[in-house]
Amino acid sequence: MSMPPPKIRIAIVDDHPIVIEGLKMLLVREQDIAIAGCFVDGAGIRSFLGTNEADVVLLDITLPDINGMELCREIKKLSPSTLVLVISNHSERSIIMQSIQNGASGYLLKNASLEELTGCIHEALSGNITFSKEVKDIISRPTKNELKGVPQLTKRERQILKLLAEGRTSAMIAEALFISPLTVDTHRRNLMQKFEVKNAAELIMAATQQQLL
Amino acid sequence: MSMPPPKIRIAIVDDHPIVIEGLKMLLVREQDIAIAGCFVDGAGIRSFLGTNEADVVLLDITLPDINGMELCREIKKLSPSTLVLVISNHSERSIIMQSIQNGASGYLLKNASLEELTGCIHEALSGNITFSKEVKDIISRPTKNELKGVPQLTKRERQILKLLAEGRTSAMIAEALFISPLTVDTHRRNLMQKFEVKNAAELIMAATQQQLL
DNA sequence: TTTTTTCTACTGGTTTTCCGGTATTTTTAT
DNA sequence: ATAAAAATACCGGAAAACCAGTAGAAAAAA
Repeated sequence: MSMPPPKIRIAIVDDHPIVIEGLKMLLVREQDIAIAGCFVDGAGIRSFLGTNEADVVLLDITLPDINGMELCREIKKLSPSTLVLVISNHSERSIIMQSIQNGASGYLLKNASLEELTGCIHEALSGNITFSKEVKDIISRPTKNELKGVPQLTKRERQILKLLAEGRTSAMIAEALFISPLTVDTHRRNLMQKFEVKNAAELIMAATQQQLL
Repeated sequence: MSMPPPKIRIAIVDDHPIVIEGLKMLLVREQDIAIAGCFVDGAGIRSFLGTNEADVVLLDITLPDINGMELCREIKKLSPSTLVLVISNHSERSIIMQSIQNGASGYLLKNASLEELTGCIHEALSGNITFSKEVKDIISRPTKNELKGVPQLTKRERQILKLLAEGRTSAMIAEALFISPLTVDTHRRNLMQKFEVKNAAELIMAATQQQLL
């Protein structure tokens, strides 16, 4: 007689009990999968991996006690053969890339379907780096925002940008900085040129989107 | 013989299948609760409420097709006796308050426990406005930024605000919306008045800080 | 010490915004 | 049905922003 195939041992780390519950319920239907443990923080999974083994860790990157990226690195150090799949709400390209750099074998958004989830688990086990469909889309099209890097501003420009965001006019800014309003005007136009925008309103919008305000 | 008590009919709206699954599994264990329907977008719950009834809607505020706040208002209009509990990841005080202003009977973060969830459902049904523990904490310590309430904008004002943020002039906005540029000017001035700002740049700044853009 | 960048400032003109009103119509709520 | 809120539109005028250049001084980098 033949042994039953060993099940894939999965650990879940997520600070939302609801999400854990959801993942668990979705996964227990799979015959080849066994839930090895569920944890709401980094401490939980770490102590677990000290005495137990897991083939795959489903990891949320927003956790109460530790940044998910770091935790991912730690897990790979503690147990190099364990694969980490990040399951997150963050759809920023940079975060996805960072996860992979920290040793994750894949990245899924929380709106992924069961098929995507199990698909990614198996893909990862066969050595590939995998993404859910939506994540693939994000990777394939770097948004314009990320293409043209953040404009390089001078000290004076940053100063003036900040004052503009406070609703000051060129005249007021000039007074505050002890320079001619005409100079302020020049800086202001240079700012608009650097951000490729048409007026102050759009300038503030662009600047805030790039976290410069 | 006595009839069994009628069950609480609950509808779930969340764009994450995993979350829906989690909530469902947590709630079916409760004897006095029945899941009436689950939806991943606003259109789903709207058409459902057209022909069905629900006592409580568990509502996520980030949905693919419509803003959860608006949806909440719509639900209360369609079916005033239906209670809405917002279940969200956003822990900003302003968003919590806005939800209540839009007719929600409570606000829970997604990391709430089952006890909190069922507790809030029953509290809401008995006419109270309820929050999960963490949300209560957030409410109890207001940050300076959030003290001055979020201005209540009309649909048109939101439209114009958005176009302003894209750098459009009043004339361009007028053309896009098929109204007179003079009308756009009026709206624009009303916007500045509501935000208590002096010009478009500061308006955009204020609006982004209040998560309205 | 050159070279480059940044900051400064100007002319002159056009466009747009901003202000303080007023007022009708349409939509929504009571 | 009526009241309130929202959307529409206008006038006239002042203030500010925006555009297209040019250009000298100061500071930073090579």
